[in-house]
Amino acid sequence: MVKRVSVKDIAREAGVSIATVSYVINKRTDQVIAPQTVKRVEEAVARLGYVPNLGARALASRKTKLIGLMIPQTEKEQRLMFSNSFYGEFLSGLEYEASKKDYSILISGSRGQQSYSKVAKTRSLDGIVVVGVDSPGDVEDLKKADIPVVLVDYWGPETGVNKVNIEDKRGGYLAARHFLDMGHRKIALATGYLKAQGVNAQRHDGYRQALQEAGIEDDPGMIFSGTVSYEYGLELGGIIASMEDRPTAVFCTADILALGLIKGLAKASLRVPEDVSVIGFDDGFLALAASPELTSIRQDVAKKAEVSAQLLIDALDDKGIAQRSVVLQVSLVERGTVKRI
Amino acid sequence: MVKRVSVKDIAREAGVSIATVSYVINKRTDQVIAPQTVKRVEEAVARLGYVPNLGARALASRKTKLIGLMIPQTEKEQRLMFSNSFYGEFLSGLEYEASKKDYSILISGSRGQQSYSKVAKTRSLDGIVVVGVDSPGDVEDLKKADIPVVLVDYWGPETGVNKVNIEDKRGGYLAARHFLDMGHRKIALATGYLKAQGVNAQRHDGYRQALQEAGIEDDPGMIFSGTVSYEYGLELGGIIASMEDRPTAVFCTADILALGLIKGLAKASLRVPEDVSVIGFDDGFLALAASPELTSIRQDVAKKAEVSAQLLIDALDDKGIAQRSVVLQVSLVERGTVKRI
DNA sequence: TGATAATACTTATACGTTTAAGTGAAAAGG
DNA sequence: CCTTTTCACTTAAACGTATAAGTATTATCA
Repeated sequence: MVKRVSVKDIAREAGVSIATVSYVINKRTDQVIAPQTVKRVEEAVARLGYVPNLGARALASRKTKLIGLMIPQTEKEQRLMFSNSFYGEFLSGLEYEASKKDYSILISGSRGQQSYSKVAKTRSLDGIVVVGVDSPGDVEDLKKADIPVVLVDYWGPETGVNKVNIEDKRGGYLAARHFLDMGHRKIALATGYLKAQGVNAQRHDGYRQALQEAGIEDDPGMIFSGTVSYEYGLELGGIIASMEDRPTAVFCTADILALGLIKGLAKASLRVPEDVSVIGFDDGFLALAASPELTSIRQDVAKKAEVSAQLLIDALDDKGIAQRSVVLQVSLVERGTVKRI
Repeated sequence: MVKRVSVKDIAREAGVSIATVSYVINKRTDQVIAPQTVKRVEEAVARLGYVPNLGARALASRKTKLIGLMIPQTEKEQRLMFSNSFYGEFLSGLEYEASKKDYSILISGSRGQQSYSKVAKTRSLDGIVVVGVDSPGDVEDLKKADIPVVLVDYWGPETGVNKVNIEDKRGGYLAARHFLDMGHRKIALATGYLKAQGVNAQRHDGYRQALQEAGIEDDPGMIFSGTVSYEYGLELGGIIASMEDRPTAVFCTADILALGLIKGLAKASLRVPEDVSVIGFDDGFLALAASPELTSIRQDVAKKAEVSAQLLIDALDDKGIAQRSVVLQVSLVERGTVKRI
């Protein structure tokens, strides 16, 4: 291991004290340092190739410039988490925005017992963003530990916490409404698990509201809930194809589900949109990759990530800031998977 | 901010010195501590809710239990990096494997001037994995800085560095060979940029070798090189469709390129595989999502990530270990996008 | 029984940084 | 000319942990 060069070395090289070095490095405006001293220090830094040790800085200043990204998943889903391109896109946007302000992202799969607040403490994270909170208890835990946090895709009632959401309910409403406008009456819902405070429950609510407004009664036989995966969509395609009283339209709460569904239907010789109409959710590149191209509810994942980073960093910079809640818009993008009947 | 509880607090609570606390917490077998003392300390830890501060531990022990994942991208591609599900899957696998040994993953987009070794030093990373090295200079930089590293998807000649690759060349060979076996003679290549030490150059080599063995001479007009993206594939579809002497088969060095290509061809009313045969690379879920399902060269991304983590962690645990180079197998998975002619 | 070894700790220093408080010299003010 | 400011630093403590070296007590052995 090559010897690290520290402030001490710079101090010796420049002939000043380590405090002066620290002041120069941090460009502290409240300290006055002679220009030639600044120059001497800067030259020493360049000559020795000094880079500050953020770990040590964190110890002294209690700021690590580290943001944790927590994505609660079951052990089984764990390995797949970032395969879902939504998470990848979110992470990418988060890293991009955070790095502008010199923050780095630490990934944590929240394995087993590791509570968010525990990870945050051990790693001395400045703040964390949690996408898709598991249980409200976790939120309490976080608030109690007094860790700056932004909750993404969580619809719990808690106040005093930053939240970033999209109009999930409206998305569900728009999808169902579109089907209705196109003459459909038997409209199924394919979704991930309907956790009480989760996005799927909201989308489900919107869907149901539209149906109710159209005088259609609830039909539990039209609700299919499982994992948000291509495989589950595929499975559902088979199931729906073999129903005696088959829906003419299916609203999928994720594009990836829709892709699987379309494939599953195709395997059972049902064509989209001729036999079954489909609407997805997310409108990522998957929607374009599908054939025919997928009609979908668009959300701006990059924006979601950007806003999440900003809310968190604002909270870190200025501790007194009010906790905010941002809800981003969604819209229906019409493509080729819905047929008028 | 709630006051942190430190070893000092535990020491006071348990009535021992901080050294003893440290020994108990780290379960050091070379130190002998009375069972009842261990118990007292452990109870104090539980009572006060102590969690170790890894940052401070890092300062003292010079081990952060942090692994950096660096993915060199241009500024423009930056925001998209994890949208490519390959990276997401890799990250996911890496985190999964690393977390088993209590390592966390820090994401770094390697923005601009930040050299790998600089990031590694500032964040005191124990080691880093770089996927798709930019320039050989970076490798030198890393070796000079003496930072444990594993290079993924890099075919440079350097020794003394851990490397993880797949049989890229063989993949290219298999694809072209399959086309040839199916009677094709005009076989195009759609690929990312052909960086000298990159995977695409290897795949290109394999492709060329197969053609040469079949007595087909090099035709630069059959090589299309751009970004690895759906959009570029789409664009290529249009270009290829309008060629006067159109290829009957296209080998795409990524599934996502193939999806775009298929869509682009479809827009020009060319069908796959009737008019043009296509083979992809990766064989992720995209290959299944395509219709018809994509014939593709399969690589095991999760395995790649797992092996990368293991090589790195082995190197960290046991500094004397020889640097290894692992090459994982690929195989051709036949589906529906290649037609015999 | 005295020397040696094993046990069960504690003391003290180090890791690399930040920062409040202190210091001496020069400049400004009366 | 003496006092007060301002300037340009330096000293020293602190952050939370690990660990080499030291110390007292008890057990072992010849």
